[in-house]
Amino acid sequence: MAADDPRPLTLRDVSEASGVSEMTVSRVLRNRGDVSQATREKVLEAAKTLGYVPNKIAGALASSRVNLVAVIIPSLRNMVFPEVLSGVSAVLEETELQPVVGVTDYLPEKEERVLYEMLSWRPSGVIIAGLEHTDASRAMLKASGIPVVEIMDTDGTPIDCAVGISHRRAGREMARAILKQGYRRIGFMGTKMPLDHRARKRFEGFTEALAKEGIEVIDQEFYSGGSALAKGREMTKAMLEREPELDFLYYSNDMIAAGGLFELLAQGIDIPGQIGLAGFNGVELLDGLPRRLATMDACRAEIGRKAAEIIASRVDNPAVPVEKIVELTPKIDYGDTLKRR
Amino acid sequence: MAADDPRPLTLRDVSEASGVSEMTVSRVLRNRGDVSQATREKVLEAAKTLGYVPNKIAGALASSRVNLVAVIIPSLRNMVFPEVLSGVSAVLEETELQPVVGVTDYLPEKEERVLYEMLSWRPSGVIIAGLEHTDASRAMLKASGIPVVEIMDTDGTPIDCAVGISHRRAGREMARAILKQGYRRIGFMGTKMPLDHRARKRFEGFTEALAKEGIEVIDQEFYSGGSALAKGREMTKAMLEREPELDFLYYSNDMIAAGGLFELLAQGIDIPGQIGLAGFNGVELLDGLPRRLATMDACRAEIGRKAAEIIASRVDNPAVPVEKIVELTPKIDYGDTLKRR
DNA sequence: GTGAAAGCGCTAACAT
DNA sequence: ATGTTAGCGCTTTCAC
Repeated sequence: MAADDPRPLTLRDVSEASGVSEMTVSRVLRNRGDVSQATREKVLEAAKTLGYVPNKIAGALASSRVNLVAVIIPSLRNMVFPEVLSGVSAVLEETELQPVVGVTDYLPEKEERVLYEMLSWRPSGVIIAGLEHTDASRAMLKASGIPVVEIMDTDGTPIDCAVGISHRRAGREMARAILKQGYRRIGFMGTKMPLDHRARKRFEGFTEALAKEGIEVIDQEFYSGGSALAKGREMTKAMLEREPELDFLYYSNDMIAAGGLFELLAQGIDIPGQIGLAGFNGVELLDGLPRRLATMDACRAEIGRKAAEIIASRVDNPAVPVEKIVELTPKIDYGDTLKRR
Repeated sequence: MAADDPRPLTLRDVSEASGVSEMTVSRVLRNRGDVSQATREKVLEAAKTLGYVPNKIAGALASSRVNLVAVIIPSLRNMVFPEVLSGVSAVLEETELQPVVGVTDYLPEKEERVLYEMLSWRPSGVIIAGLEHTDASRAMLKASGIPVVEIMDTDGTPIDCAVGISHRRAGREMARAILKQGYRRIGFMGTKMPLDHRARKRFEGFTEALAKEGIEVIDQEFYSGGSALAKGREMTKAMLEREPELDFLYYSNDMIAAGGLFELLAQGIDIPGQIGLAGFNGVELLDGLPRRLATMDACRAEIGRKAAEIIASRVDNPAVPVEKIVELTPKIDYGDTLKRR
């Protein structure tokens, strides 16, 4: 413990120290209403020397305004989400609003708990990853009466509105690009699906577009846990042993794709001549790899920014009309591992 | 917006719907005091069908208890911090406490602002990265009267208590290990220092231990911004052009070290025979690299866990005595890039 | 086992 | 430009 006095300072303390009414002290501290320069200075002086920190709990209760935006994401260990957060923060920093992060570990029940906790603080808005939620979660969000933006995914029906990309379409487009380069014997590696709806949708779009050309994925493998880089490498090795004839490897994220890249390089395989590869996300982290991985930008920061803008505008004016779904369009980055010369 | 009714539900609504007094409803919802099974069920039923979510703002004001722990870190984009957070969350999940994250971007003034915001919510404790803070921040923390754990670093004087490693010592030990392997012409690459005290201390410890053996770093370079992997690669290339005689490269983090590794591999340099390298952190991310990088574990999750335990125990009982400084001891992981055969 | 009254620290609304 | 009053939605305390 650091202090002797167990009682935190209140407005009253500042009021007494400055000889100004509580109300006026409150006005000064919030920059609201007209206060004379002289009083303002007295108050600020007193607050500063006392070390007064306002009690937002009381303020929020009295004003029934809480300048918090709940941001609910599956994980912080996947760089995608911190990048979305950056976008959110960048926009909210221009406003009174503050993001508060909750992590669900991809578990629907945990999402429900986290959401309940967050809503009990009566935030001004919610930004939540994905369109899949428990019934209870959807009910809470609907009942909350605050703006809700579901992010990252647009393949589904939003509760309120959504900003993201279509992962099904992303999968389809990657499939088309791969076929166009003449690859035909394709393997897929990704995260275990039930947990990750967006990865699942990409895979579905991918296989669907292949099927349209009469092609099926030759081999597939799903992992969970562990270092993505190492897993990507292991899975690739195993898959090549099972299916030496593969000519393309599609990965559900860039990290495992990078692992695969290392394995192919170690085996001295010609990339992208003999085997091509592609990942997903466009994480800048990978800029310095020996080869530039083919990937697809998931528009992470942009999604965060747009979502925050929607919340901010609706907090200012709940009546503003908003598009139900804002679909951003990711582009394929061919890098050095997809385009055959 | 999702709902029609702009007024969120209150205890009174549940009270009326269930025909039980507000007080008893409150007791049921908090599992406090004796309530008959029959009443309890009535209340739970009513709360559920209404979709009542308690208002923690009001609850916190009335009880002057807030089960929030402020966790203040420089960034979420450096994997180190999400890993610390995992440790914190893991421990706090066993308690009533909840972590709330604030990000400072390594800026002391932003730290001050974030801290002020967080303290205004009257959290039960603070976990904050580093021992360097503005005077105002230190004053706020002292005046808060709540437990404060400064983490990641033990080279300095904590406000209340600290859990971390000595980065000076880490730097010294790496220097000794490098010298012991016979390396003598050493280069250093790292982040721009003023922003990152822990990297600075490692560098200081490093040069100090070299100096003791009459050795100086031959070349050094500092970067900021951009992809760490790419930067590591660029800096390494540039440094080798300036100083072809280098026989060891020490990096302030694993990400730039990995970039350096790629550059050395691309140049066909014998590692660790001709040139050795080492990074810092032990990020599991790097498990799948072509060579296992020498590094030093920063005990991230353990630091998070320990810090959370201290907060939790002090919230339960403010009187429990605590060590001022808990210093964990990182070990060198030699990998394949430091130990000459 | 249940209820009534008071008040947490602030701000909205209305004085002056 | 400043002060007064009431009350935000809960929990504490005390009564029954």
